Amino acid sequence: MGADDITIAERIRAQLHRFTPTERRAAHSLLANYPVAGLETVAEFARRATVSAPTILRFVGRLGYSNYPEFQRALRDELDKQGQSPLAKSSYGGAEPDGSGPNAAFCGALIDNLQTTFSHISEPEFHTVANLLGDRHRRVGVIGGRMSDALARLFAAHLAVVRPGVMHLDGQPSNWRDLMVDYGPRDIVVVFDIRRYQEDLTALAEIAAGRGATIILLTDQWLSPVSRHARHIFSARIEVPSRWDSMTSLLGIAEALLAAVTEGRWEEASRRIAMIDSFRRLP
Amino acid sequence: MGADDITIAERIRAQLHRFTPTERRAAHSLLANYPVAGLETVAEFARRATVSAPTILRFVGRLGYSNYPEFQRALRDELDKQGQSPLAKSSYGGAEPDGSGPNAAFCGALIDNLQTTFSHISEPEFHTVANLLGDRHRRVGVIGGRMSDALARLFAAHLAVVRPGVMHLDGQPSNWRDLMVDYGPRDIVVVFDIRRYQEDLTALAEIAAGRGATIILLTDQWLSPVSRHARHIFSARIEVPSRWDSMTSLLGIAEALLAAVTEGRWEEASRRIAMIDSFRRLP
DNA sequence: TCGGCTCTGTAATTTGTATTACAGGAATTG
DNA sequence: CAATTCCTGTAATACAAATTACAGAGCCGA
Repeated sequence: MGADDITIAERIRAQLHRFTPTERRAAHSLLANYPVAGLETVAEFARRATVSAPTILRFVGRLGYSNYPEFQRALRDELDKQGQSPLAKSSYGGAEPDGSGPNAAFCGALIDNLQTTFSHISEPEFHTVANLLGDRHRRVGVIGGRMSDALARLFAAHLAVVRPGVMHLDGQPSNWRDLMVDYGPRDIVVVFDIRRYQEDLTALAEIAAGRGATIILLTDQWLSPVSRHARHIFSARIEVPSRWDSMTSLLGIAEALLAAVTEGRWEEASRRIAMIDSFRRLP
Repeated sequence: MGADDITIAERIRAQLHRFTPTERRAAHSLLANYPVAGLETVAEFARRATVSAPTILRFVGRLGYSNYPEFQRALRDELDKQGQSPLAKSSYGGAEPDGSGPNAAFCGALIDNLQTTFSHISEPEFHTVANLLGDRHRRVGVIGGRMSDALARLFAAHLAVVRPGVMHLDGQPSNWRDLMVDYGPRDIVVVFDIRRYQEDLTALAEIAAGRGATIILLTDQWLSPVSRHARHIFSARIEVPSRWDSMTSLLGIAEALLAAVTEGRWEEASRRIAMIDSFRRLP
């Protein structure tokens, strides 16, 4: 909750010269074993620094905290914000979390997938797509396959909060096709399609592309046949030690896109969100 | 590293099944915000886990500590031993993919989340849940919140392929409640609920729990209020550099569960899949 | 060298915390 | 279905911690 992003340690280091000699001992002791010393009791902290308890209190007072618990709370907040759970996160070089159960392998695969997936993203294309999706004058239709349609729903639900004109295409395939009447050169169709590709979707994409709509495809590394008609393609790694394919990296891309779009038009988005919130309070 | 290489977190995870229900809530709360929760006062810890102070004390007692300060000291010792000053490290603890664009940061956050999330999973509990979900005699209802419902759908869709009796609860809240008539002690309700928790879901969980159903909750690190009624809880890290929360790690858990369930009953599952495939060819 | 000032620790006080006893209630077992 | 056991929270208690008042020690300038 710090107003500034500067850590307590850095603040101490910066003001070190303004402390009295014993207070400086306290400061050094704290910096030497950083968060821990400050999380002990005053007495223990004092003993560790070989100063008296009141000196510790004067030290934290000078740092701007009105009492010791407040200081400790600040330290804990920082510890919490910080990359989280330093205990859980071991060295981690490539992609193996600690432990070695079956879940560790699964997690490692997910991480590898994410890393590979993101490293293949073209930044310029990414931003082009983010801008397209942020353009409120373009209608956006979102659709997915049998399993990936859940991601399509999620994507559409978020995007619809940020901007108008977003629609998740569901129901019967004949239904989608009918909706394509409304789509033209200014409009966008986002398609999620991974392995065990569906002919439905390819057919839809063909129709939409024929009408001049821009198709954005999120697929796996082998590329759905929809790619034939897509203007922009994002491919994700989906292989994990499972009978099923993983959609986490695909979701990762979707979330990254949503983050970029939302950030890009936050002015308006925040107003929309506030309004939606106000609706909630009505019932 | 340390004298004993086993961390407190691991010990908790290993013994999770030996705790009473409320103690387990305390354990989950601690694991979800690992060292920090335990460094707060008993009262704060209790409030965070929504249990009473004595429950916290009984929890640490069962872990083998004779009093709370001793437990805290152990946590601090661990924190101290652990590669020193996690706060001093750059803001990125471990996992930066190459490159340094905004997407690299996003990807790094996703990876951190996944890693932390998986490291908090209790293997025994994981397998208990996998077995529960694999039991074809238990009905399974799956539901999610406004945004997380997409994951619920995805989960239900996969699970329904592997075994019978799976249902995604959608439509009006009144609709779900009506369905609860059919649920009893042998049945399971899987709830996805992350920040901006919905009262609907808590109400549903209460009803289901009242009827004796086993509730499995997939939530974020702050634990949805549904946790009050849940028998099994999985908490995921969801913070990313975005206006939205990330659901990738939650999806990761869901996929891991699906992998385990499917593997556990592959004999039958494969037959079902083959049959479903044969249906497709009919048109 | 002396007086004033700041710094520092000791000891008393106060505050807040952990702890424990107990009773109601849920779940379980025969 | 009843009796018992095990949980769980409330409230009172005991304890330990933070805080404050005060006095001596060291330091600087005069």
